[in-house]
Amino acid sequence: MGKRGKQMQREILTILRDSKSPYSAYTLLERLQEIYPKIAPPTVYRALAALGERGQIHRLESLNAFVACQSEAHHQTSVLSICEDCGVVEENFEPDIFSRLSAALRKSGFSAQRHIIEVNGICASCG
Amino acid sequence: MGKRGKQMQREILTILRDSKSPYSAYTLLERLQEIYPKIAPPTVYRALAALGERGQIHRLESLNAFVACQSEAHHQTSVLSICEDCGVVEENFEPDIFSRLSAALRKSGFSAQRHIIEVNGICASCG
DNA sequence: ATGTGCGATGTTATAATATAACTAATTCTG
DNA sequence: CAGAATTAGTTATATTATAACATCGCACAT
Repeated sequence: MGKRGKQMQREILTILRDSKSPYSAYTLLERLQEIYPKIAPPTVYRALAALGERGQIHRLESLNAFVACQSEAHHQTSVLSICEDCGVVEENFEPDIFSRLSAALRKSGFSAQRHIIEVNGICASCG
Repeated sequence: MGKRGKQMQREILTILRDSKSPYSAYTLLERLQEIYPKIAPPTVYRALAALGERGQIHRLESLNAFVACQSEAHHQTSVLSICEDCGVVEENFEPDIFSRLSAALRKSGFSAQRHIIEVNGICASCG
């Protein structure tokens, strides 16, 4: 990873951390273009891929969007709750659920590698 | 819903039921165009939306693709396991997991409405 | 039976998301 | 420094999804 790539990743992480709501890749692109007017989609997607591999961001599969990982410490898989009203995404650590899920699937011979858990609903402030 | 819409939905269900692996909307479109050469994306997306509302198909958010619901009693949310090797998707009924998940989130004041659980891994036959 | 109103379908165009393929720059190593 | 290897830039295009409007067809009141 070169200088430029790391810089992009830092910028993206800063943008995402300043927001509790997810950003799409193209909205990030627009934000980044305020500073680096000429960057193109692959730049953003490469940075997002690198951040994702290191667990510093989470991709919301149901929204095609990204949030910063809220747990500086763990970078572990988490349950993402999405408020349908205000759009806020929270990270919930429920290791018990993941292990139960793996165990349940193992009974049918399935070996779990990556868990995606996203829950839509209404958050505490909106409810 | 008119005749044509129902017909499309039946065709799509037939295609999906004949396959254990997911189909993208555009792959379905190609298949349908073998019979109805002129149909356009909105036709497919409308049929998929109707089938989804009735719980007859599931959308795999992490793949942007669709599978037929495998259970007779529709509208049960399920855990979808996705084999990364052969692509087979299985539906697993784990009501306990969903209720635990809702309960866990309720503790932080979040009221769960829709659960998305997709698990990538290796299936029994491939493992 | 006829017009008319409304929901379903058809059609065109385009938006939004993502990646392939290639070129240029950089940096690593001997 | 030369050459190899990795990273970043660029262009183009693939893939997924929906907006917007036209048209059809049927239920229903007249």
